[in-house]
Amino acid sequence: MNHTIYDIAKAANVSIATVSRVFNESGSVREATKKRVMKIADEMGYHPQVFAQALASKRKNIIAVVVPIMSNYFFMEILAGVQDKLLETGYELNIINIQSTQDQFEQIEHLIRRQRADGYIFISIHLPQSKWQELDRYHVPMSIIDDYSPAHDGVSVNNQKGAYKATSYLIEQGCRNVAMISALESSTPIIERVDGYRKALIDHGLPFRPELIFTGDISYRDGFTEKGGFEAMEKLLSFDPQPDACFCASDVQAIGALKSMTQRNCRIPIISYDNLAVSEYIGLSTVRQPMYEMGAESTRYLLRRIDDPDIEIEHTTYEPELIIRRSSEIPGEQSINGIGSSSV
Amino acid sequence: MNHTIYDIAKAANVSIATVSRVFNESGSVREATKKRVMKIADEMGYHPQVFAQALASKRKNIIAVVVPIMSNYFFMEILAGVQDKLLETGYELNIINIQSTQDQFEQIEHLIRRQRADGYIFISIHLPQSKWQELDRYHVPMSIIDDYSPAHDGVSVNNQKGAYKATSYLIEQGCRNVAMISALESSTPIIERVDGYRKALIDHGLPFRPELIFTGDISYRDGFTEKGGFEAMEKLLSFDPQPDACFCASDVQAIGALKSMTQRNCRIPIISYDNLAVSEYIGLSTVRQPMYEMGAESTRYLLRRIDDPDIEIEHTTYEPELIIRRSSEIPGEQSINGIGSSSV
DNA sequence: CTGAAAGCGCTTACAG
DNA sequence: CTGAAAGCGCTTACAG
Repeated sequence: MNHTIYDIAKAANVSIATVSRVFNESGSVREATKKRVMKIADEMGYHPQVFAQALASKRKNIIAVVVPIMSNYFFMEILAGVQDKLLETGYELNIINIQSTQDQFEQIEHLIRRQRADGYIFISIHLPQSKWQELDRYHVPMSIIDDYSPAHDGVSVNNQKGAYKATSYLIEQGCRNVAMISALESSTPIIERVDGYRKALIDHGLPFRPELIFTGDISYRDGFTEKGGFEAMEKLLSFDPQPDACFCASDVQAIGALKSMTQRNCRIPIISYDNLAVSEYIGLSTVRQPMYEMGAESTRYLLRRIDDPDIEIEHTTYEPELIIRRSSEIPGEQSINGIGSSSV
Repeated sequence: MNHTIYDIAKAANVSIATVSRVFNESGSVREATKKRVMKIADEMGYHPQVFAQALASKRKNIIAVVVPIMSNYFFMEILAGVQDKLLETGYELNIINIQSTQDQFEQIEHLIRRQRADGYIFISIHLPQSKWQELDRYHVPMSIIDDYSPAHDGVSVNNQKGAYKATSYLIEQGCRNVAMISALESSTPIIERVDGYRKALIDHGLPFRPELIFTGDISYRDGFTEKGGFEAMEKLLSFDPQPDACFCASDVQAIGALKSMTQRNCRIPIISYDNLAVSEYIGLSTVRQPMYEMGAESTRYLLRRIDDPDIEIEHTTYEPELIIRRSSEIPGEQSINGIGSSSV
């Protein structure tokens, strides 16, 4: 049904070695022979099978990007950076999704053992350093985005600092009772952002009060959802005394939080995290991470390591950037347009 | 460096056939032998290589989902449906991204020839029927989402109808001068949605006026962006006489459009398309497509076809659903909260 | 420039 | 229950 290299060889009256050579542009093949082989291959709809090629040549020409969940802007932006970088090379991109519910380490180990790719980029996979270390025994090129392992190339953003900047901005505007909207406590970004939030309070001589950290439903996507933010803001606004500002762990959550405020027809300054495309359009103050660059840079690291496994390890830590828009203004001086309240 | 089946066989004092059997749970192996092999394999960090397995067994255990671009909610939701369905099976999911700038047919053909997967799901790849037909010569199981080929299984939504419903709703509210915000004219969803828009006008005895179709920048993602919608709405609002309602080709565009209205402090009813998660929170009236179900159903079709290549072809066309929220209200009776205007 | 042959790491009838 | 051996479709020294 499907033709193999033998069929082409026979039809072109050459050996399979020659057919292989014309497809790999390796070794020299007489121009006439090359043309004949190509013509026949084309007619027969032939192309070498990846699997056979990979087995024989020990090269797969595949880079795998491993992500915990999809449907997240953060990954999408990073992926764009990875893709563009890979376009310059002969590598194909494979996106592999691992379940966040099961043991992630085991899933990764399994992946690597099956040897599906020449190199791996891990996005937002949070493993203890000892576990990353353990993967080293497979001697496979890898690059880590948004987590840290001293033994591997990687890029990340200083989460603590982003939270610190946002919280400080609110305090310096005069707010004295700054709350936080959080998500799953044990998730790495939350740990670091809570840390930055706390540090900002303390550095400004304000008390850190854990009861001012609010959370909504965290069963879905660790709480990084509109619903999670909505519910958290509901609690926050009912708290007595009512907080006078809010640092929110993500833009999606902030969208939910804004709805809660609009419904209650009240308004406190809020700054969130991520700078989604939509945030600019709804006037959300936020912390930006250079996602595209992170994708591109980590890919550069990976390609370099595939070329030379012994090159020195590199890390980049990017600076988060505070982007101030409408949502962080102190209400009062002018009419504030809430985010459109829904009739739902 | 990496162990093979031979290493395990030797260490366990069995033949490679036996090792293969314990990993495939095929054939019967004495419990004691099985345990011994597993223990050794585990110690040596061994797992069969996919490529070698695929070559020898002719099965890859991989389903490939082919998408034109990432970073799009539509794909993400569909993917969730595909994933959940695949979880019940032994298949792994591979996401393959093809460039929308180059010839998509060629890229797909190349993919299939390389035989990377047991089956393919194509999302929003718009090819003429003759081209889909042509792919048939490879006899590879495939399922098409959001496009139609009589020769293949697939699911899609009636785009024309969605646009028709939205436009009709606006007209029936009393609007007489309904404009449309569009994107790349030649893209399939736009063609169909413009069609539904036109049909609704005509069925209600209103003239179809092409000059009332507005477009912003279409260089990026065919214009399905906040920026595209913003620019289109700017033009729309400057048009004389000003349209009194708007059907918008997508939610992302509507977000940009809302910003334009807020900035100009004016308001016309608007209904868009997609029902993004964010839309509920900003009160956007929209047309919903059952994306998750589409992913799940098309996967079911594909798995069925892999099992039995000769089973009869199936298609499902889903009904779009109109979801009415705040944005489609006729302004006037009550204070309308605009979408938060940005200070940017 | 081209071919014969070994080998990549598995699976799978076929025997026993 | 287990092994010897052929074969999957390629690549790649090695010769010529």
